[in-house]
Amino acid sequence: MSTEASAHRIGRPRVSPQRAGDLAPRDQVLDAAAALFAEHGYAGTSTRAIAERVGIRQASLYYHFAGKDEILLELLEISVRPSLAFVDALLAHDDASAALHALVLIDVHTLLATPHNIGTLYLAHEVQQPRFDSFRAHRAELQSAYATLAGAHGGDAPFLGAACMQLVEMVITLRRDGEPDPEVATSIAHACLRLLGLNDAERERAAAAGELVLAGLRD
Amino acid sequence: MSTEASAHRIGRPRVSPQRAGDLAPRDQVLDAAAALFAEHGYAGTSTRAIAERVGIRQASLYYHFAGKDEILLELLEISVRPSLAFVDALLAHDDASAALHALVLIDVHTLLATPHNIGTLYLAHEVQQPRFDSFRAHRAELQSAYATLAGAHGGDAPFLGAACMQLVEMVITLRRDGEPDPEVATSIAHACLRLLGLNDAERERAAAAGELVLAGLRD
DNA sequence: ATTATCTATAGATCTATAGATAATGC
DNA sequence: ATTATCTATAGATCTATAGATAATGC
Repeated sequence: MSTEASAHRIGRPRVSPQRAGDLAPRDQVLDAAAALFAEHGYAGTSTRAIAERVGIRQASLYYHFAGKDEILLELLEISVRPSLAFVDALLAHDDASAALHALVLIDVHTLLATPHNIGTLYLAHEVQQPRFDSFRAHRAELQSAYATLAGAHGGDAPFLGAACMQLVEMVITLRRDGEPDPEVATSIAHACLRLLGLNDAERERAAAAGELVLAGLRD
Repeated sequence: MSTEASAHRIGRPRVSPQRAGDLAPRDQVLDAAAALFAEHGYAGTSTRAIAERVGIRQASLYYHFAGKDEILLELLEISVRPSLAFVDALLAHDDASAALHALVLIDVHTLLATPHNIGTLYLAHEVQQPRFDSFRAHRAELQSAYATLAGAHGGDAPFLGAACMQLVEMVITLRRDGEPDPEVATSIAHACLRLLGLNDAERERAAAAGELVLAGLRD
């Protein structure tokens, strides 16, 4: 989603000319769609509205995507990919609460970094359709990682995992309603550890260890 | 939403005849809309689909509601009303953690009791429109009650309140994905108290007191 | 007369396809 | 020749209104 278009463009020029330094056309579509989907929802956004925001004609979208649903699917995949990339390494880690702390930080940062708060789309009803099975499978993987890490010290693992994930997704709402405090990631991570029953000292230790895990993964 | 229609009906008969003992026509519309909105979202549900489910013609909806948005608005109001009815009494209570426990139980039960999991609509993008200001104002009232009760023992009240509310709304997802365990309400309430930093003994006490508060309010 | 439906339809969408066209690349 | 756009449009919606009609109530 960050490829730049080359300065000299081939193909018929647009009605409203592109500026230099813009994203590649396909990424312009994704970006426009993300903004509109996040604001009005999937069903509430027309292909015409997306095209207008990009500065092309409605029909031109279909050169880049087979249909409106392809656009949503790609946006959804983009938004889980970063967290999933770290999951296997975190599950292999032997300090579960540190790993959970790290996962929460990664996930919150991903959701905060996502263009136009794409995370809101997780909640879209359309995502329940079989069309988006692959995305839901990825989310289920993430959810299962949360459950494994959250349940490592006892307790109802699925419940605790779901609760942590739910707390992480609080940033979606926070971001929708305003600019979230930058330290919200650590607040949420601490809240999760508290939920698992860790006391002050244990939380401090897990948080410090989690930061280290994170630093180690970022090589 | 529970008024029954009288056995002898006036007005032109429907194409597909009503059965006796059905809800009043207006409530049939609300029920059908709730089911469809919850499954396909607001924008993803046509007035025709609602009418079909009720067993009337599309145009006949407009005898009962001025427009599609009126239907959503009414459903949203129905879904917050029960919790709000208790808020003032709970805020007046002097034991904040007991009151929070009670509020969580009420709220979870309301969300579980709601027909067709209307709670999913809170997340609909359309709700952000000014058209639904009154509903959002009611939600904000609830949110502020959570913040007051959650912050009573110190800590970042708005954050803790939002976190508790977020945990409560976990039941919306749980209910969408399956039949939630009936004891999920107490699990969530305990999770909230844990989040506030209460230890095992304090939580037990608050939970017991919360149940009493609840019983007192149900007169 | 009142009520709750019906039929019919206007007018505004909306998605996707077909085929033309204006650039660059070779 | 290839690429990325364009114009034009088919066909399927969708919401809401106008006005007719078939019941009951008085």
